[in-house]
Amino acid sequence: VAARQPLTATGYALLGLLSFGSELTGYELKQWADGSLRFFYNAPAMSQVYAELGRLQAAGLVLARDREDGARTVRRYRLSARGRGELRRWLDTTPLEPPLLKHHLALRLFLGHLSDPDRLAELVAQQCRWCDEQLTDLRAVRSRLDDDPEERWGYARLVADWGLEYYGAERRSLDTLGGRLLAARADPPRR
Amino acid sequence: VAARQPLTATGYALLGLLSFGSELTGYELKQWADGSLRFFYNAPAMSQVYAELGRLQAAGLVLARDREDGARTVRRYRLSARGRGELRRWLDTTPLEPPLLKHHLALRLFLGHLSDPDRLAELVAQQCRWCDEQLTDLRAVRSRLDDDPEERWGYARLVADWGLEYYGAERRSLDTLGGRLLAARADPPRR
DNA sequence: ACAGCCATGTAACTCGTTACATGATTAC
DNA sequence: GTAATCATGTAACGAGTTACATGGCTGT
Repeated sequence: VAARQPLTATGYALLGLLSFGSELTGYELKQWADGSLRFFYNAPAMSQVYAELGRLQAAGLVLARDREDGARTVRRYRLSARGRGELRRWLDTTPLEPPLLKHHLALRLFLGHLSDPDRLAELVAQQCRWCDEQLTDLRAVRSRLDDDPEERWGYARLVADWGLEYYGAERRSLDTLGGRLLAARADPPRR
Repeated sequence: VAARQPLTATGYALLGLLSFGSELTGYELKQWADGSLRFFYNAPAMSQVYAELGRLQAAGLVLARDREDGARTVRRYRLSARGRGELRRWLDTTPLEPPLLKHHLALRLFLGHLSDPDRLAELVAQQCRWCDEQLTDLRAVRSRLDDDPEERWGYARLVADWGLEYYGAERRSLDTLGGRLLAARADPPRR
């Protein structure tokens, strides 16, 4: 894997996951990403995790260790001292980017004049179900964080609570939306 | 520009902007995107607008007309009948994707154990300013929509109101966050 | 005259994805 | 034995970006 310097935000995100202290395989790192990152920052595909790990290793930001496990060799990565330093430097000096949002439901509502109101209502209902799933998963994450009262999870708790607020607000907006769509159906629904 | 079939969501978004009836230049289309799309769906770069217009034209979904304007020729695009049909087909049949979010502030808070609490507070403050800007701009959009009571802006109003709720909720979350960060500073702030 | 906006693109590149390929281990 | 999960990658592609290049028009 070619070294890419400087790293992307996704690269730093993975490096950051390793900063919690565990020595992880690429596979496990992907699972961690799916259980935390995914709620606020698109989790990378499996193949990208391996690609980033290759880059991080080439840059000396992570250390790899191969362990024999029966007939196969499993490679685990841990954060290096340089990696920790580079991560701190990035957090301290890189300007904050605004959030990137692609809200497909909003796009479809924006083009609502081309759709059947029933279709729009169904899309809102779908989004509600998706949103409820996120909330369920996030509550599970949150309670697991409470079971383990270690200090290093302090900021993870903060972000989990933020996420609960975020998806809760999203959910309420959808209810408002559903109501207004229903009210609009009373008026002449021309297409 | 090579034809790409099927189009991406961004392509349909631009096609959708043309469905409001105006005949626009690439430049104007970009301005419309910056004034509407941008609040809920990342607005494409100028160069991509031209690329998409080329693809849309190649697929017969928009019609181009060149008009002489002094020494230069200005090309305007409008939605074709096929384009309108294709847009409807897409809206009716394509499954809704979940929203894509890359919330850089949340990522930095998640890695808060590697930062100085003052730095985190500053980042939250920055995000507050950005959020207030969005709200100001969106309120301006919303009041312009009210000045023009044409029916075709009905769904645009709906989405603008949704956006005001969305960014309003984001803003309130940031206040909560700021408060919790301050409270944490009372406790031992080790790094 | 000069800045700033209007207008149209091309080229190079990057990020990230899906699809493919392979094989070991574990649970039923 | 077979399905699911663990584990590690490669290859091809796609969507979108920044940087570059060009030039007319407009206001001061």
